[in-house]
Amino acid sequence: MNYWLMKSEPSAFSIDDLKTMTEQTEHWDGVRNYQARNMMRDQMKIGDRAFFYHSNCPVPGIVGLMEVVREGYPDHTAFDPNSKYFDEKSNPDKPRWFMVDVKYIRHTKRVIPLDELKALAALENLPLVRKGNRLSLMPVSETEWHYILSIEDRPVR
DNA sequence: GCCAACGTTGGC
DNA sequence: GCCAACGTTGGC
Repeated sequence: MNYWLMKSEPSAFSIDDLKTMTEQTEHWDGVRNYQARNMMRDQMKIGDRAFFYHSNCPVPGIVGLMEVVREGYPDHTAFDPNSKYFDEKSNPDKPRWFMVDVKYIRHTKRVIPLDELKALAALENLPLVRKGNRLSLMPVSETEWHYILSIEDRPVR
């Protein structure tokens, strides 16, 4: 099983939004970065787990857990001229962008804020806390995954 | 293939 | 709202 971290701006789509979707499942559309695209197209597998991360908000951080329930398939929002994610260079015959479907598992017991994650030596290799990294989707090692879950109950500072 | 200009991300 | 960092575009 692989582990991931997926960012979303809560003003656009939040963990609470995911929880209220039909079957608590939604497609993760709008990713327009090739590195992230490749991960969704090639590497994310059914059953993989992912952290839901809120970005660009008062307290950026990890807010919940999700499960991958559908593997990479074309992001149809790229085909829709009325979508803000429209990309004229993508079409159904030769899709440029891909997405996966994710299902809500649960909220974390508290928001695990970015500034706390940054302070933890055990997470120094997590792309999220590395200077200049802007990936909206990134792999999390099994060790990092379990470590983060272990600090859910109490801040480690 | 280089690289300047531009657009985007996202913390602060 | 600012701006550092990075990715993409396109002229050459």
